[in-house]
Amino acid sequence: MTHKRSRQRELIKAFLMTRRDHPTADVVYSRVRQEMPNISLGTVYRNLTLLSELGEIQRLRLGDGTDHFDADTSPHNHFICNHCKAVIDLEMESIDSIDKVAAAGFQGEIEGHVTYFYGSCPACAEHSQIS
Amino acid sequence: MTHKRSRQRELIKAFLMTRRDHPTADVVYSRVRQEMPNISLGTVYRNLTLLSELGEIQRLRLGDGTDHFDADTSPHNHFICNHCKAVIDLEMESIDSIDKVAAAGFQGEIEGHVTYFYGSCPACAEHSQIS
DNA sequence: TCAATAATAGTAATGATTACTAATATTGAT
DNA sequence: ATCAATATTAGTAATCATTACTATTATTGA
Repeated sequence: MTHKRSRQRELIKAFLMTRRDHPTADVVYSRVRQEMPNISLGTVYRNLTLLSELGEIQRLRLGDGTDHFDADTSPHNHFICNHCKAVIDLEMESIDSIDKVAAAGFQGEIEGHVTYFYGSCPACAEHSQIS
Repeated sequence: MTHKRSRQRELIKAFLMTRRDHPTADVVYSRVRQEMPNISLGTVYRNLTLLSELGEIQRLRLGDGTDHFDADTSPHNHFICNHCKAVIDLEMESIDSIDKVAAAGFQGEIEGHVTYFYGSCPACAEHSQIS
């Protein structure tokens, strides 16, 4: 099942690469529609799924009911602001060693983990401060 | 907004306390219905939400599209089998120190994290083995 | 026993996502 | 360039988990 190119898929990928804020499918749709007014929402979903299966983008299941997408496929961790719900990349040293901690005493096999950090983002932390 | 008792809520809580497998709302519903045949699905959802807000149970958002529930509110980590999708409690030493790793160099405030481990559960790892 | 009101059953509505289908676009070969 | 094969699309309908709505019922403290 080889795949053909499509203007739609390339536009979606290109748009996602300009963003650092991990948009949802709906945000991708409304923004990409400015360039291609009758692209359909189904096309956006299908291509986001395909691109993430191909490993060209990353799907983030934050547990907030809507998936987010990230064109940065390099391994990195994410932070979600409890207040404004912003999703932010974290630059931090690897915590992959927690897999070994989990594996100790576990009969099955640990193959990986998903971690999200929560708290107040820089902007929200600033605003809540007594200055 | 004080709350009154209800047979339904107590039944839901009691059922959940007998389980170690982190059932979904639907599973709770179908099982609890054996004891109380005309309980409604909405009642199950409402009470699972209320109980987790009260801190009596824990809601697990595994990112698989359906929330799971756990009557064990003590801090512990979870493992999801990539094959059979079973959700299993992990007995492991604390990894809460990863919050400090994330906080280093981050301008906002890290208040906590959510982590899920993935891989092959004991049963599935066994079956896939060349014996 | 009673009045106040929280909780329920049953059903409708919502929101994210997927499935379906006839029409269109892309591709490699003629 | 043309063509046939087929992947992809637009548009819409369907699905699935969850929440909202409302008239009725259950719980509670007086």
